[in-house]
Amino acid sequence: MDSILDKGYEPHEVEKRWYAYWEANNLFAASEDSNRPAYSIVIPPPNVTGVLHMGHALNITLQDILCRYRRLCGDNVLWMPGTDHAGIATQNVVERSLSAQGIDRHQLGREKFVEKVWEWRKTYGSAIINQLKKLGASCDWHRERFTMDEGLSRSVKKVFVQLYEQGLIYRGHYIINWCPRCMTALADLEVEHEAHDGTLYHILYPLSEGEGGPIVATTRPETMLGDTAVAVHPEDDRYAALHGKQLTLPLTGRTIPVICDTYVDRKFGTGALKVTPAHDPNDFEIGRIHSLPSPKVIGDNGIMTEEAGKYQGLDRFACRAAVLKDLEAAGLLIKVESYNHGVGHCYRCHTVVEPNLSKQWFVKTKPLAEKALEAVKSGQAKIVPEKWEGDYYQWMENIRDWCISRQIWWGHQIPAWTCSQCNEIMVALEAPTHCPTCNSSHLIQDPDVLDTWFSSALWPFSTMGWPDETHLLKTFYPTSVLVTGFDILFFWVARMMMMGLRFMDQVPFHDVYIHALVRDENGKKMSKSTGNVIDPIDIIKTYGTDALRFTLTAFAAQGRDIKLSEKRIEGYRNFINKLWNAARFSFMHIQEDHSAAAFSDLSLPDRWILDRMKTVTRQLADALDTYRFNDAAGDLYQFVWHEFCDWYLEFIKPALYGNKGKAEQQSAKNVLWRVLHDTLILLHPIIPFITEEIWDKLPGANGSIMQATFPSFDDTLSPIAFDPDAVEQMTLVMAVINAIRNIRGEMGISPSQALRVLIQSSDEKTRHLIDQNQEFIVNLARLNDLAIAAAGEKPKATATAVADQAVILVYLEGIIDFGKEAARLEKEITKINVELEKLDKKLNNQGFINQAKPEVVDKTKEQRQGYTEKRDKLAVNLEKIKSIQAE
RNA sequence: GGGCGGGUAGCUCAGUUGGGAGAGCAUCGGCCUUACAAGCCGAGGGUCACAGGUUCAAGCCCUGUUCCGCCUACCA
Repeated sequence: MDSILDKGYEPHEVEKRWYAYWEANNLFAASEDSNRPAYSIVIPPPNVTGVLHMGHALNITLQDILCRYRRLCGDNVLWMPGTDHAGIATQNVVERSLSAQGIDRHQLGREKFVEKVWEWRKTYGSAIINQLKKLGASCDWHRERFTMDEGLSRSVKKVFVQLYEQGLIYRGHYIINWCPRCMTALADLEVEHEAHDGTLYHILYPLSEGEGGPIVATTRPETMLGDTAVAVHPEDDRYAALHGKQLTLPLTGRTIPVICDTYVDRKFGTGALKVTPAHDPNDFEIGRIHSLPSPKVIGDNGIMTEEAGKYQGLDRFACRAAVLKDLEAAGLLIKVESYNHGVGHCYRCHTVVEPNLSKQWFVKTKPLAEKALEAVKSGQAKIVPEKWEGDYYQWMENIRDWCISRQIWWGHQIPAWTCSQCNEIMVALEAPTHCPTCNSSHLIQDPDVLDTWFSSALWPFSTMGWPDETHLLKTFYPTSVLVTGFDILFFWVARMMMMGLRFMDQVPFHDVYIHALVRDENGKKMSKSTGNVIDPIDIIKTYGTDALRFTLTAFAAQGRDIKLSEKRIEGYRNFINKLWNAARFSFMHIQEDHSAAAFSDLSLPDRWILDRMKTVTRQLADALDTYRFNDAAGDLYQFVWHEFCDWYLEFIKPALYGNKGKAEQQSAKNVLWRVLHDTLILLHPIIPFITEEIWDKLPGANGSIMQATFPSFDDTLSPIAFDPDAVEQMTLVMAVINAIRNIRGEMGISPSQALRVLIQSSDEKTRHLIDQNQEFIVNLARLNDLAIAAAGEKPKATATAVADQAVILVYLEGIIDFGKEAARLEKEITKINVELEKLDKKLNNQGFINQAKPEVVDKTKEQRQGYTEKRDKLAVNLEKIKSIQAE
C-alpha cells in the first residue's frame, strides 16, 4: 500500500516553504481590534551586531511555543520583535572594520561615523532577524522595532527629560568604572569581577622629618603616584605618633599628610592606607571628607598622565613594573605577598576596568526600585521559577545609582545642553536656541550618549508607541509574559519593571519566565574563544529546525542549565522521523476526511488511545500554562512514540488491513484520523514545520495548522472521552503481551518462531477480557495458538509468567532449557520477595497501621496480596520445573 | 565577605503538597516482523554526596559537614 509521504523526512525544503507560506498569509499578525483575549510578548531584543547562538535559540523557541499555543487556544497574540542598538558593542564592531581600512573614527568625526554605523546596520542588521526566522519564530514582523528608530528615540528623550525634571536624573563628579579601551564609563553591572592571583605590595612611605614611616599595602602600586595622603585609624596605637606628620611620597618627592579616618580597617594589611582619590572609590570619599587634592595619574586611555612625572606616557601596567623596580632600588619595597582578589573587567571587551573620576549622568534608583520591589512582592508580577524572586529582591533592596552616560558616539545623545557663556544646563525634548539665563545662543549639546539598557528598559511600552496612547498599548500592555535568561535579570528585567511602573503605572509583564543558560556538554559557557560553540544554524542544517527546537524544549527544565551535545539533538531528530513515519503509515489507510465521524464499534485499543489522547492533552495544557516546557516535550514524546506508535498502531494493524471486518476497520480509521489530527495540534507549538507538512496532507484538515483549535479536554465539548475502564483493561492486555515477550527474550527464542500459549485464570473477568482481546495478544506476542482455561495442571514443557490474575504458560516443547527456566523463575521470585519484605516490614509496624492514612494502608495491603499471589503461582511452577529436572 | 543553586544509573538529567527510585543516551542479548535499522523486541545497572534529626514512613522536611557551580560585594 502506498503512502503519500516519502520515506524519510527531509526538513529543509519543508521549513523554507512553510515559513514563506505563513509570512505570505500574515498568520503571525496581531489584531489591534479584536474581542478575543489578548496575549502579548515582547522579544528580548538581540544585539543588532549579534550572531544567533544557542541562548537565542532556546529563548526564541520557548516564546514561539507560548505564542503558537495561545493562538491555537484562540487568543489574539502579539509577539513584538526587534533589536537593540548595542551602543558599545556596535561601535566596537564598526571601529574595527574602519581600522582595517586604516581609518580612525576621530578622523571621520562624529556625524560621519554615525552614518557609517547606520550603513553597517543596513547591511548586516537584518542578519540576526533572518536567523530568528530560521528557527520558525512567529513574530509579528511588520511591527519590528529598533531602539534607535525615530519612535523609540522619542520615548527615550521623553523619559530622560521627565526623570530629570522630577529630580530622578542628575549629573555629577564621581568615581565610576571606566574601560580604557572602549574609552567610556560603565555601569556597575557592566563590570565582570574575576578572581585573580595578584600581589599585595608593602611599601614604606618615609617621614619627611625623622626616621621611619608607615608601610602601606596595595595591589595597584602605580596608583601611588596619585596618592595625596596616608590614612590610619584614629585609635590605632601603632600609628598614634604619626598623627599630623608629613610623609615624602616615594618616587615623586611630593609631601603628603598622615590623616585619621575610622574607615581604615586596622586588621587589614598594615593598618595604614594609601589614599588615591582619583583612582579609587573609597579613597575618593576619604579625599572628599578631608579636602584632599585628587590628581589623575592614569589617563582615560590607560596611559600615565603628566601628573605621573617621569612615568608619563607609560601604559598603566608598564608603569606598575617600573614603579616596583624603582621602589625596590630605593629599598622601599618591604614585602611582596601573593594575594587573591577580584579584578573588574569590561563586559564588552574584557579589558581591566579602571576606577576613574569623571562627570557623568546618573539615575536615582531608590524611588524607582521601591515600587518595582513592591510589584513583585504583591504578586502583580510573578517570577518563574520563584527562586529568582529572592535575587530580584536582594538586588532591588541594595540598588545603587545607575550611571547612564557613555562616552561613545553610537546611541541616543543626551538631550542636555550647556550654555558656553554662563554654564547653565538645559534639558529638553527639542534643542533650545537661547539660554534662558543669559540669552546666549552658544549652546553645546552634551556629547555623551545613553546606556543602551536605558532604552531597552522602555521596550515593553516604547515598542507599542508610547508616549502616544495607542490601540496597541491599550490592547497589549501589560504584556503577558517576558521570557529571558537570568543573566539579564538585573540589566533588563529589573529596569523594565522600574520604568514600566513609573511611566505606565502598571507592571510591564504579568509573568517573567527565567530560563536556563545553554552550556556545552561539559557545562562550560559557550564562547567563541573557547571554541566550544554549537552554532544553531549548523545544527539546523544537519538535523532540521524541529529537531533543535524539540531538544531545547525537552531540556528546558526549570532552574537548571542546559548542557547540550549533538548526540542529544540526534536523538530528538529520530523522534521527528518517527512521527513522520507514523504519519506515513497512517496515510496508507486514511484517504478521506474522518472529522465528522461518530465513534462506534470501538475496540479496546481505540477506547484506550482516545483516553490517552485526552489525558495527554490536559497534561500538555497544564505544563505550558505553568512554563514546564520539559514536561510538555516529555509527555508528548512518551505519548507519540511509546503509546501511539509502539502500541496503538500495532494493535490496529489487523483492523486496518480489513482482517476484522468493515465496521472495525472503519472505527480504527476514524480513531486514527482523530488521534493523528489532535496530536499534530499538540505538537505544533514545539515542532511547527513537520506538523504543518503532515497537516497539509491530512484529508479534512483545512487551512494552516496555525489556525487550528487546540483540542478540548472538557468532557462536554470534546468528541472523545476519558475511559478509565479501557485503560485498566489495556493494562492487563499489555502486561500479558509483555510477559510473553519477556519469556521470548530471556529464553532466546527467535521472534520469527510463533508460540503456543495457555493462559490460566480462576478469575472469570480476566478470562473474559483475554478472550475478548485474544487477537491482539496473538498478534503482538506472535502466537500461533492461545488457549484460555479456568485452572488445571501445568503442562510439562512450558515457561511461566504471571500478569495480574493470569498465569501465562508458554509451550516450549523441544526448545525449553529447564535449568534456564528454573533460574529465570528464581530470579523473578527473588525480586518479588525483596518487595514483599519491604511491605511486610511496613505492615508489621503498629505505628504505620495506626497512624498512616487508611488509604495508604489499604493500598499497601493490596500490594502485598498481589505480590504474594504472584510469587506463589511462580513458586508452584518452579517446583514443577525442578521435579521435572530431577526425573 | 554575603547570598543562591546543585551532588539521584556509565553519561545528561526528571522526580509538584513525605507513602512502591524514573527517562533519554550509552551498554548487553535477539531481530532486515510489508510506517520507520534515524527502526523493532528484550535485559542488566542506583547506600538518591556524607553525618545526624523530625516522622509510623525521608531522594523530598530540619541541622551540620563536604565537593562543584553561579550571583553579589567599595578591605586597600
